[in-house]
Amino acid sequence: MVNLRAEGAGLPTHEVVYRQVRDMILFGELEPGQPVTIQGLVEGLGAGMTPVREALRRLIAEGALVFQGNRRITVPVLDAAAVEELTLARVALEPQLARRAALRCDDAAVALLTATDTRLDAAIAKGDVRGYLVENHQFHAELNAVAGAPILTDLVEGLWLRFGPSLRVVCGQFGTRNLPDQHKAILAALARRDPEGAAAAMQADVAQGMTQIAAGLS
Amino acid sequence: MVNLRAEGAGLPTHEVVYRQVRDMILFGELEPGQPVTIQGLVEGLGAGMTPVREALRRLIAEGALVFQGNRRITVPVLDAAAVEELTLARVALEPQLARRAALRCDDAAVALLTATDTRLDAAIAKGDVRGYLVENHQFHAELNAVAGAPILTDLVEGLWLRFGPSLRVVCGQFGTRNLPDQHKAILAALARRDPEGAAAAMQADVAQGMTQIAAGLS
DNA sequence: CAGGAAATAATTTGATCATATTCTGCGCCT
DNA sequence: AGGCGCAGAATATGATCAAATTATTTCCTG
Repeated sequence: MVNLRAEGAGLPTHEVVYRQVRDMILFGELEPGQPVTIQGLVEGLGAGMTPVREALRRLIAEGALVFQGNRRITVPVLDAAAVEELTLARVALEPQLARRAALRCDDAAVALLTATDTRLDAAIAKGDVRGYLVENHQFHAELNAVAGAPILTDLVEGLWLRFGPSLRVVCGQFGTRNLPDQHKAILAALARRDPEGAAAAMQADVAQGMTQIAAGLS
Repeated sequence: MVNLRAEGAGLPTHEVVYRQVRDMILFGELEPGQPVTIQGLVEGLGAGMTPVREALRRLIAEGALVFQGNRRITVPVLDAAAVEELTLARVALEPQLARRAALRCDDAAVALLTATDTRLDAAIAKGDVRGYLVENHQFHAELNAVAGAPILTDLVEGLWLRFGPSLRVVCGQFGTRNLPDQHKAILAALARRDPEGAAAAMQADVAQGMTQIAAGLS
């Protein structure tokens, strides 16, 4: 197995494992309902038990994985009620972050976000689902960083972890056509430092994305 | 050292440790800025390293503790910006839960909440700070349970963990006088199944509480 | 000679691992 | 069909290793 330290210079193993599993949840091959075993990760990643255990405990706390009472851990399966809750929370929080980002952003930030959005468009054009997921997440992560609100950003990141696998399933079903992209409107609002415009555009983006997920759960 | 299993029949050790430390954060003697060591808890609770590690990793993920870059874990110290973020998040989420609770509640739920609020009043009258903290948290936890929205409840619980220690400091400074208590208004709205009234009362309760915390941070 | 700063030694703490133990689920036998 | 082992996975422990902080010592400077 590949050396874990290769990509995490100086980071503790449990942190590296956390990021690997997190990426598997957001962009990788972990599907809703799929069981996740500790030993499987120990063997698959070549790490010890303790770091894997800590990473999983953290992901469970964030809602990215669920602890099934008996000693079984799985990727969460969203039902309609869960999607509704997630929509409510995202609509409540993410426009606020967009608002703050508009207040605090500078030209460099707009340029960075524009570049990310360009890569996102390229991924869509190529039909590259994983690329879309990565760049879409990157776009929102960068925007949240501009907002400079660490607690709200943490909360929103947790929400993304919860619907990540389901979003991926939806993209697998529908391809990269018809994907939500209010990013142009968000970028325009940021460029003219318009907080309310950015908030409105973000709300539209969130609503569109969550509608897709709701439509996708059989 | 006392037997950990005494109060946690059948629960895994890491779960028991998690609850103990969580209660120490919400109601106990852990102050903002105070360092929390793994070995200290291992010796203090009589548990092994792995369960303690897992419990701490979980609390860090929830924001109840912060990882200080180097390998140090402390109770978070809130600044004005953090209080502002927490206020925003609470105002966005908790009234929603109150609204749902009003829609779903029955007479038994109202009776349960009324009983808790009565104990809360008794604690205030006695000047019992810890009792106030416990019953106040209990009141909101019961209300959230009635709302039947597990994801939103999780998010809000995490927020409470973040401001718990600071709230306790404020109570220590000002005593139990002048404490926020819109609970009567909330209960009245629940009793008449009035979602908007419950949401408004909850918003007032949250705003009042967070204002106290903001005033208390030196 | 005194004070302070830098370097070093010692102790404390965190991270990881190998291993033992316990519990769950499943197949088998009665 | 129901109870009984058996396999496998999760939980928990203690030991070991590495890093960091703290205390101490030493050397240089005023």
